[in-house]
Order: sequence, then structure tokens, then C-alpha cells
Amino acid sequence: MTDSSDTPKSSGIGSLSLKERQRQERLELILQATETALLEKGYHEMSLDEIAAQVGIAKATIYLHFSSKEELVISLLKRALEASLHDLEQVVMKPISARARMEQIVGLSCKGKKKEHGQLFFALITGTNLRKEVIEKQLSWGDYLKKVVTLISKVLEDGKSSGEINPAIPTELLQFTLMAFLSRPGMETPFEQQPEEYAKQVLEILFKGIGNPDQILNRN
Amino acid sequence: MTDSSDTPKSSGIGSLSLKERQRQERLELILQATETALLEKGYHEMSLDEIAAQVGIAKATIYLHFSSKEELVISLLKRALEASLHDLEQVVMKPISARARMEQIVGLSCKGKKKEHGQLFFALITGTNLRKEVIEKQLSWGDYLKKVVTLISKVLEDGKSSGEINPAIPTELLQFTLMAFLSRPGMETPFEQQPEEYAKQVLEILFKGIGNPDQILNRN
Amino acid sequence: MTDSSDTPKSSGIGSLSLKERQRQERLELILQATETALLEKGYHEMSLDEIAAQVGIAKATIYLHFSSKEELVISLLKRALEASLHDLEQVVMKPISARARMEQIVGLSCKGKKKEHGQLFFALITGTNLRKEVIEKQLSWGDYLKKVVTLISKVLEDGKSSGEINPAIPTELLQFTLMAFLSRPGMETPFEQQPEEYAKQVLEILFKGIGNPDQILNRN
Amino acid sequence: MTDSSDTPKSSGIGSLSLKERQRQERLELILQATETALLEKGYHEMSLDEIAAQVGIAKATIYLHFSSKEELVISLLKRALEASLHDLEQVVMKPISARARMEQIVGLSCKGKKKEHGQLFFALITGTNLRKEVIEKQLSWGDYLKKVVTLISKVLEDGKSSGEINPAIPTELLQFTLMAFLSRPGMETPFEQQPEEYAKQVLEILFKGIGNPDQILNRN
DNA sequence: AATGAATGAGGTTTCATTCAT
DNA sequence: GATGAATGAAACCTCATTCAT
Repeated sequence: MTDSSDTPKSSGIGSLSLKERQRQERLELILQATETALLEKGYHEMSLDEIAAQVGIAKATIYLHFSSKEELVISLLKRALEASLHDLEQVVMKPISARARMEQIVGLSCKGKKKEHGQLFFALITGTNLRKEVIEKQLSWGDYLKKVVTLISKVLEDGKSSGEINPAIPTELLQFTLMAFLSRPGMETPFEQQPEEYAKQVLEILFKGIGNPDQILNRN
Repeated sequence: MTDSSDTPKSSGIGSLSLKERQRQERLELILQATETALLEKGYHEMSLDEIAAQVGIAKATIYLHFSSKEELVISLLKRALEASLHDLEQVVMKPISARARMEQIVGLSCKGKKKEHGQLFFALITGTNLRKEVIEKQLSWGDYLKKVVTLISKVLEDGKSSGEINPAIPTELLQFTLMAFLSRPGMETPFEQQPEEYAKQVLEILFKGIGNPDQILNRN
Repeated sequence: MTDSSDTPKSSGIGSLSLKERQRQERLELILQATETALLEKGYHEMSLDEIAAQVGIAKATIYLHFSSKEELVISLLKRALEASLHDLEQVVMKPISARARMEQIVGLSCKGKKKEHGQLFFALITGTNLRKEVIEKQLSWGDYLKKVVTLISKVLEDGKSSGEINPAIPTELLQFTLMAFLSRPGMETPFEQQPEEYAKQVLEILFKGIGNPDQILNRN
Repeated sequence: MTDSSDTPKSSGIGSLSLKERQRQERLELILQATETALLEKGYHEMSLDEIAAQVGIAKATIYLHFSSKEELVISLLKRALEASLHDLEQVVMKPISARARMEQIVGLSCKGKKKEHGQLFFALITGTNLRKEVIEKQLSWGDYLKKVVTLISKVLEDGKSSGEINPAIPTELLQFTLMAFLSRPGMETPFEQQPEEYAKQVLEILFKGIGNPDQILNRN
């Protein structure tokens, strides 16, 4: 109902009124507290009482910004998804080789965690414990996935065009292969502390394969 | 408290008494209903009222088999984890090439779903929405992962020994690479309906890489 | 409904049939377990599961002897009340001085505890946590009290007749005074381990009072 | 959790804010309803549904004042114990004869009932049916008894010093004797409607004893 | 605008009691 | 006759949501 996009009531004075700025700050605090709680405990274990206490406001005040608990979380996740989509787009558009871009994409999925936009891509949703129904309908998860796939496809096609990537492999399969490295299966990645190093290694494998080069040479 | 491993009183007649068989059947029904509800709605959204109604028994009856909601779910998941570990072990021990075994392992993660032992590996836990604390303490998730990694490592080492797999790649990285294909990032795999075909393709990529063979040859 | 006074079905053989004797033994075990649990935990905290387990029978078997949990406890208490009334009567009828009998009555309230008939008199009911309604209607607590008072009155009247007790004191007041020493206010009595010694001391006080004899003499 | 000792935010206006006063009033209503139910039915038979209905509020509202059923009852009893201790202390400190004070102490145990602070002393706890464990741990019943005994001892020692009480009788025995009259054995006291008259009579007996004065005189 | 207070709906759990074998 | 199994009724407690101030 009430949304973060509410326009301030009086834009006459300079820019935003003091009240309005405070309001925005509070909204930000609520979202941050929610993010922390959500990643730590998941949707159901997290209570609005807790968040209000964390921010230092009354529980009812949350309802001035969001019409329900679900809307609060959805709103948070939407922002995160948009941000991750934005980041992904930035990388995809870079004027560098396809492999270099792929490396950065894999790196993206390791950074961030709770700091920047809350991990990246899939891992974000995984830990929330939201109903699938909600994820699909409210977050348009399907649409999100499609956009991600489209962006990634562009890089892959670029790779094929430039001769970096084997054009014989169907793009659909390449998509899935790359995306498999973007979520985490509940276990820590190796090189957890050095995402760049990790991404480099993954790409090396991805491109050269794990097969023994001797046998491959022999095969030809 | 009461567990599925309770041995029947074995009155010596034939096999299991009628009562005992009925008991086992109902326990199985409860577990199935729970699995369905768990995968569909997650731990919190699922209620015992619902499960009891589904099975056609009174809610209190569930407590004859499990001492709490948590124990019910934990018990279900434990069975599934053990089953998946068993399946994995079977494959690992087969006297076939490492690559063939890896192909079957990847295939395992696609089959089953709710049918056989409830998906496989990680995906199973992902959708439950159980508290991390519970997952670790009650399910020994850490131990489970270690066992999986150990089994997979065996195949990978075998591959290195037989010359199938590039020995220059650290096994730790190989482990993670393979496991990345065993969980699903919330999206359908391509060839969803033909796990074997899908597994074959993945292995092809995994071994040969996605790099353009021409360039690779040139690089040497 | 079913009561302990059930007559055996076939009294034809000698005395009681084997079955019947076993039945009586089991009933006794149930009552004992109930007494223990009742004194330890009170009516509500005590469960039939617990008692059945203690005796080593199925919970449903208890219902072959008593038609409800309440009836079981009532039955137990009734027996105890009757027994205590019997003991009291024995003492009252003894051909000894009133004071000696009073001493023994006070002593009665200290002995027994869980051993014999479960404490005595009031203390028994105090710890059970039964609804007052039940205590009155099912146990006829009022009738019980009346009988106790009547018996005690006899001793007191005897004391007055024999010149031991001051005839100027109303018997009603004497009754209450003596009975005050028959229940315990949730605290241990002094001389807890020597009821006889304790009873002797109480009687000494009861007869001579706690006033300073010098002043009393002076007063006259 | 929230306790009756929470200080109002004291907004500086006059005394307590309207909200705060209403809050206190309802808390008082809850406690009264609880007291009634507790004395009437005991801890287990009494339900929060019932109390809420009695007060005319929702069940959940009770949890705004007390974090659990147990805490509610404990809180009620604590207040009553403290009040009774306060009353006792007032009497003990009065600059009147020991006997006069003892008379008032006995009188205390008859007044009040549900009206003032909920009976007095022991009788209060007796009817609640709380687990012994709780009574001891949460209510510090042992400590309470000790304080009562200490206060009473003071009066008794005073009596010995002033020559009112026979110094040959051990104080410990005197304590118990007096306290025997402070609890009620489940029966009504005589002179129920005139506590002062009753107390006077008890003290008369307590001091002079029930022995026949003629015999006592003769004995000397 | 902000909040403290109130609540209704729902969930898990316990047990005395019944019934088919 | 004895029992294991099944159950219904009820209790406590939580929390997202609303409302009066």
C-alpha cells in the first residue's frame, strides 16, 4: 500500500523537507534490520517486534512504510534483485573479452554477501524461506531469471562470435553451466576469502575442462 | 522418540504381525504426506492439522510416532539423506570409468524429486526452511557434506590415477566444480525430462571445457 | 463404576481363584503407585501413563479397576481416610487417661507419612490438589471432619470429667486447639525424627500453657 | 517479564498518565480475577481463557502483563506474601506486650481471606496446587518461612524477657506452637465471624493451658 | 505522525478415555 | 481379560495486524 516511492508532500522548500529525510532514513534502517534478520533467521523466524526493537521504533511504525510483513520483505528483495541485475548488466556491457566478463560474473556471486546488495542472484532467495508462491507472484522470479539468462546469453554469444567459446555447444547448455557456479549448494566455496582467485580458477576449468590434456591431444 | 527403527515384537509368527504392518504403513503415509507438504510449503507453512487430515488420522496420532513436529521432519530428512548417501556410494563403487561414474552422479541429482527418496543432496534441505541451527545439530549437515565430499573425491582421484582427469587441477577445486552441478539454483535444468541426456552433456562440457578447440590447439 | 469390591466370579473353588488373587495384587500395586505419585506430584501433575509404567501394565488396564482417574484417586483417599479414622478410633477407645490419648493422637499425625496410610488426616488432602468440589462431594470431607471432631470431643469430654481438663473451656475451642496440631503448615515440625518426643512436648504446652508460672501464681 | 513495578514514563504532567492508570487498573483486575480463580479452582483447573473472559479482555492481553501463566500466579502470590510479611512486621514492632502482639498475629490469619491480601501466610499457598518445585524456586518459600519465624521469634523472646512467657520452654517449640494456629486445616475456625474474639480465646488457652487449674495448683 | 495497547486466529502439545484385537 | 493404538478436547502461547490517542 504505502510504498517507498511515496512522493514528499511539500517539495516547495529547497529539496526534501527535514521530515521527509528522516522518514527516508528510517525506512533505510528498517530495510537494513530486515535484511540482517532475514539472512540470519529466515522469513518465519524473524519477527516485526525484533526489527522494530533493532531500529528503535514502534512496531506499528513499520506499517507506515509497508502494509504487511510480506510486503516489507518483498520490497527488500525486489531492491536486491534489481541491484544484482544492474550489477550484472554493468559487467555484461563492459568492452572486454567474453571470458573476462564471465570471470567477473562468477566473482560477483561471491562478493557482497550481506554488505552490498545481499549476496547475489539465487543465493539470496534460497535462504529466505518465502513461499514459492510468493516468490513467483510478488517477486516475478521467473521474469528475473529470464532477464539474467538473457544477459548471460549475450556474453556467451559474444564468446562464440569472438571464437573464445566452442560454437558447437548449445547456448542453453552453456547458460546452465555458468549459472551452476552462481549459486552455492549450502557449502562454502574454496578460496572463500579470495573471490577473484576463485573465479579465475573456475573459469580455467570451465574453458579447458578437467579432462587430461594428453588424452585430448591424442584423441585428435 | 519412537523411531521407525523400532523392531516389532516379532511374535514368531511368519513375519510381522498385522498390527505392526498397519503401524508401519501409517507411518509411511505420515512421512509421505509430510514430504509433500514440506516440499510444497516448507516447515512453517505446513501444519500438523493438515498432515493429519491428509492421512486421515487424528493429529494426536502423529505423536505416537514422533515426539514433535521437528522430530517428524528431521526424521524424514535423515532418511532421505541416508538414502542419497547410499545411492551415491553405490555409484562410486561401480567398476566403471571415473567419467561414467561422474555422469551417473550428476544424473542422480535430477531423478527422484519427490518420487524416490525426495530429490537428492542439497536441494532437499534448501526448500525446507528449517533453522540453520536445527539443520546442523539435528541433521549433522556438516558430517553429511563431509561424507559426500569424501565419496566424490574418491571418484576424482580415481580419474586422476587412470589418466582421465587432469592431475594438475587441485582435487578441492574439482570437488566444488562437480558439486555445483548437483544442486539446482531454483531453475529448471535443460533436458529436464531426460536426466541421462542432460548428465551426458554436462560431463562433456566438464571434461572438454567450453573453450574453442581451435584456439586451444593454437595456444599450445 | 468397577470397584475394588467386585466379587470374584467363581467363589466355588476353595477361596479366591488364582486369577482373582492376581487381580487384587495388581489393584494394590496400582493404588500404591498412585499414592506415591499423588504425594510427590499432586493430582494434575500425575499421569496415568506414569502409573501404568510404574506398575508394569497397560494404561487401559487401570480402567478395569477404576472408571476414571478421579475415581482412582478418590478410592485411594477414601481408604486412607477410613484407615486414619480407624486408627483414631482405636486410640480414643483406649482405657487410659485423656491426656495420654491426646498425646498418641498428636503422635499419629507425625508417623505414617507415605509408609502406612499416607500421613494422617488433613495433611493427606492438602497435597493432592484435588478440586474442593470433588473433595467435598466424592470424599464427603465434611462428614469425615465431623467424625474426627466427634471422636476427639469424646476424649476432651473424658478429660473434663476426669478433672484433667479445665471444664470452663468450651469444648468447641478445645477441639480446634487440638486439631491445629494435627496438620502441618508446610513446615517441618521440630523433633521431626522423634514423633513421640514431639507429641510429649506439645501436650506439655497444651496443658500447662506457655505463660510464666510465677505470674500465674501471682495473678491468683 | 513486564512487571507491576514498571514505572510509568511519567510525562511530567500531574501524576500518572491516563493510559498508564488504565493499564494499572486492568492489571489489578487481572490479578483479582486470578486470585478468585486460583483460590476457587487451583492452578491447573483455572484457565487463562476463563480469566480473560472474566476481566473482559482477550487472552493475549494477559501476556502484555505477564509472560506466562506461571508468572502471573507467581506474581500474585509474591505480592500476597510480601503483604503478609509487611503486616506481620507491623504487628511485631508495636510497643505493646508480647501477648497482645501474639493475639493480633493470630487475628491476622483469620482476617483478609480474599479481600485484603489474600488470607495470610500458609493457607494461601496450600490451596494453589502449584508444583512444590515452583513454590520453592520462584516464591522462595523457604526464605519466606524463615522470615516469618524470625519475626515471631522476636515476639516470643520479648515475652520471655518481660516475664510473660515461661523461659523454660525452648523457643523453637514455641514458634511451632504459635504457627500451628496460623494455618487452617481445611476446616473453619470457631468464631469464624469474630476473629478478635477467636484470637483472644486462643491466646488464653495458649498462655494458661487447658489443664485444670485446680490440679495445677495442687501440683505445686 | 507515531505509538502503545489490544486482539484474533492459529499452532503445537498433552492426556484421559475408548475400542478393536 | 489385557492391551496397543487412536483420538478429541482443551490448554498455553505467539505474532501480524489494527486502532485510539
